[in-house]
Amino acid sequence: MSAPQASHEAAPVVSRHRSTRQLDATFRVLFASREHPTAEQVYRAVRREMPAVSRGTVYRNLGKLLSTKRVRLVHVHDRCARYDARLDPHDHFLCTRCTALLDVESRAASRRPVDARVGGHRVEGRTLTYHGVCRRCEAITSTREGR
Amino acid sequence: MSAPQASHEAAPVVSRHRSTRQLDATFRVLFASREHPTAEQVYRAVRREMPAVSRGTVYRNLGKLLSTKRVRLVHVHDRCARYDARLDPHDHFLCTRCTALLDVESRAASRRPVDARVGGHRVEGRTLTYHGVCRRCEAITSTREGR
DNA sequence: TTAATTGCAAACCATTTGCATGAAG
DNA sequence: CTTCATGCAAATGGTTTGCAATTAA
Repeated sequence: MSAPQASHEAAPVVSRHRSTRQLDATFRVLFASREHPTAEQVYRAVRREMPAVSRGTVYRNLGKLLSTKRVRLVHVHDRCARYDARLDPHDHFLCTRCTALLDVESRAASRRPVDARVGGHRVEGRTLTYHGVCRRCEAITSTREGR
Repeated sequence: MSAPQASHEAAPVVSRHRSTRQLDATFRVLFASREHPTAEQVYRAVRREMPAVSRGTVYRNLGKLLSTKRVRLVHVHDRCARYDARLDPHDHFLCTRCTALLDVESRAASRRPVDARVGGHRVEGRTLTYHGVCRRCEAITSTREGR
């Protein structure tokens, strides 16, 4: 518990992460994507430029990116986690037709100071996910007329 | 697609669910709980009054309760699904300290007609989960002074 | 009677982990 | 050099599923 402010090098409290090709590639893939890919999708993308990479490595690196807050998780009513490199406050829209997960801006009404309280509890953040039919699916429906 | 309004019995489009002791018990457990139990917790509770029940049956019955809209899912940044028999519109608060998942009322500002649009997409519903420190954990912290 | 439901166990699938080798600092 | 990261493969853990025996309707 006592931080060693020792004489020589002073071992870092948290272990330093090394920069590796695999970690960089994993972040780059996520940063380039706007589709909130699953771990498997990230793995496939990384593998395209680095065929020998393993799933375990991608999972471990996703964990590192999460713990260093370089990416975040988005959970939907799905089995697997999705990752998001966009860190500014925004909400999500899940299309129940095509299952796409889209970014939407937070509306002023739903944005609120982080120190607000709800039900007497101190709020540090919130997750807001809408669901319904995205405009693309809706356009397809109205074009086809019946359904 | 065409509903058979046939002569004799007319096979039902959706299969009729039978009422069984296991299904009833599963719903009763959920309806009595305010703690958003996981499937495993529901299974344990059902097993207390029905020791021979199997996990598979509880999972299947949870699926039936979901598909008939008698209960709903609550997803948190967790590995396993939680179930909720409270169907009126409300939001959730996840305590990052004790991991309790608590009901909170929807605030007027965040409640909105279901036909609203966000980012051009038709909204049919939304999920809002706050996270932070619940008042109980906060009370404990301030009591202990330095934590 | 007869189709849905159950208990059991094996299968599934996303994710995690142990370990020997390899690379970063 | 020393420590952390990787690839591989096996292990985990929540959930699903196939099947023969039951049970509700």
